[in-house]
Amino acid sequence: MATINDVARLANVSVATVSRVIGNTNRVKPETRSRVIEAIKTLNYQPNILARQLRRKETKSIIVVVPGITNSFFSNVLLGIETIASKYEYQVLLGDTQNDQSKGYAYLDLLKQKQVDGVISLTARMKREYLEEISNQYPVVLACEYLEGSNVPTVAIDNIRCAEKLTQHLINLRHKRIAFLSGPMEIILNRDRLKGFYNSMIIHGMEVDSSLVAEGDFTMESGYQLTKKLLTLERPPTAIFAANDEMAIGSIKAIKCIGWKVPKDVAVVGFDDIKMASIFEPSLTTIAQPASLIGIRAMETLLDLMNQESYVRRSTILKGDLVIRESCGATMI
Amino acid sequence: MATINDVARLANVSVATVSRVIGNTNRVKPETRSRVIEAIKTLNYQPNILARQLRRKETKSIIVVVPGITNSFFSNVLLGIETIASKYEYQVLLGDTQNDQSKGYAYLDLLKQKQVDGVISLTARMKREYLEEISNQYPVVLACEYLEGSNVPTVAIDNIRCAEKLTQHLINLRHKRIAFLSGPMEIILNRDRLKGFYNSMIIHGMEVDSSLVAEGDFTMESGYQLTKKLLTLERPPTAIFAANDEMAIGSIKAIKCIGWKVPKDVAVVGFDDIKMASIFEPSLTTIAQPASLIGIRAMETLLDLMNQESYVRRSTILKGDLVIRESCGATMI
DNA sequence: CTGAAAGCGCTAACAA
DNA sequence: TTGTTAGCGCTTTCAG
Repeated sequence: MATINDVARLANVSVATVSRVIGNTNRVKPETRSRVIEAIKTLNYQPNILARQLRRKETKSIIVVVPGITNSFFSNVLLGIETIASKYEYQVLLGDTQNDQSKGYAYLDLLKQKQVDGVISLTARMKREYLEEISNQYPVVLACEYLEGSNVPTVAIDNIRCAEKLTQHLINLRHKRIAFLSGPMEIILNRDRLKGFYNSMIIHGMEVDSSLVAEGDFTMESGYQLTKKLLTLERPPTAIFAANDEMAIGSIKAIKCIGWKVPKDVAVVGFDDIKMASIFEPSLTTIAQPASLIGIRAMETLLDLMNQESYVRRSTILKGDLVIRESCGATMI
Repeated sequence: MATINDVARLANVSVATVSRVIGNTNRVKPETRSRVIEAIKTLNYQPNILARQLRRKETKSIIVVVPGITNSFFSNVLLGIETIASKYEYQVLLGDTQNDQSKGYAYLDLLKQKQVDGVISLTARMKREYLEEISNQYPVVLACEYLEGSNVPTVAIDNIRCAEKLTQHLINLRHKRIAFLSGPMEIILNRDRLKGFYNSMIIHGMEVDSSLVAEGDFTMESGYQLTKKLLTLERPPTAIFAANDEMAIGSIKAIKCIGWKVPKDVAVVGFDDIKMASIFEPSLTTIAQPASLIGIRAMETLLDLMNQESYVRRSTILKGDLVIRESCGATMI
């Protein structure tokens, strides 16, 4: 493997000069420059990035921590991140935690080990103290999920307002008995969605039957099981608000399973607008997050953090859109 | 940021000793060791991995190039890769090309730049010469897709045989007019599936009506459009073999769209067994690739390549399984 | 415009 | 068991 020394020797210049033409930072006489380029070509030279990074003390790369790459929602966020990152010549690494907390810590450690300059985490499911400590020393931004009452820079939608909007929609459709299929209560996103649900109900003077609020784990399977139970109630719900699309689909499956129709017998709405939401039948009424924009804003925030000593911590709240499809029954009217 | 020097000074030892306790390679007197550990703790020291990698000339990390992370099939392959990688303490990076060739090259360049020790590519959609050249100099293994007639180590299923099996299944179900919804012809995987289709048809002395073979691009949309056209034929097909699940789902949507039923009026089968295949209604009969096993074998092969000077190039062919669900009509019988 | 030289933080001979 | 020291390959002053 050719090194910068080999190139220098062949081109009859010093390594400094070679370095200059590589980074075309300083002016080099056109003649020498072409001699160097020639040498680079004949030797098939590629600079060792590791050495450069060590010397420069920056890697020009960031890592995005994702709780599960399967989720198409995240890939759109990623798209937004990459758009901005590539514009500023940052490399984007991907770390999948597969919902395993400990893996998340390992990715954050890359910061300490100087393997990345910053991280964007699409999950906040880590020990609060740890996340905050790291965030005080290194550039970290949270996207989609956030840490309650902390000042870690965050980009997310307003889950409370979105849930209110969605609940409102169901209420407008004359539903009185609305169930809420919750995700894990320790996840703030989920608590926000539940809160929005309550807010809307209360505003309209509607009672929330606590037997209609069931906690699952964001999986299709849990949506299915929970719904099965709800349907055996003496007074089953006429509408179901699932805390995410996966659960909503599981829910619809359960409803179909006992021979009922969606949305005729029970309306169902989800949250996130994953790819399957539009493909599944009936298609899902849900809240679409501006995924790609979230990514863009997150990366911009991270760039700020990385480029200035004074950590200006700022967070961004974006709005989500109500997407009306078949599962809520609005289109039947 | 504390360096190894700071630790050494604080612990009153040489940097070599600190290095020894970090890598706990050489024996260090328990007493000194604990003194060093103490120092590491108080300084909150983390070794600079970049420096280590530069010195050792290895990064202990590999990159997996994926054509699109959204595809759940890939995340299972990834799971297999990570299982083995973590056992051997390799870090796994993820590079998403989003079906953009040029991005693939950029990831391969990480090898030359010494940023990764090896790559597993889940796509072979790159210039053949380039891929082969790289593979001659660095550890590269192809998984799922392969390069025709090349000796780049590969782990994949036998697409031809699987397609034969699937076609056979349709023939057993008494179908005579079977259409083939093809992906892009330049993709070898697709050509293999088509070949398997022809093989089975010919073996059973069945004619392949060339007007029933249509080329799309592996997307749901193309499956939809192509099927729409097929259904307007004077003698529409009674069964459709889609080259992948996405197209199969698009196809079913088109069939439902004109009011026909699947599988009653037209049977449809796909290929890959993506997550949606089991969730969609009707659920899809398809070929399930042993995704996680492919990942495991690929990583094992890569480890071999990385650990021995003599590149023993070996490829592995695994078998895919026919998964019979609703869309083919077999369960109705 | 170019070169000499220091050094990023670490590991691994080699010596003691 | 421990220390000394020479680099890994590059960038970046500082001189010239």
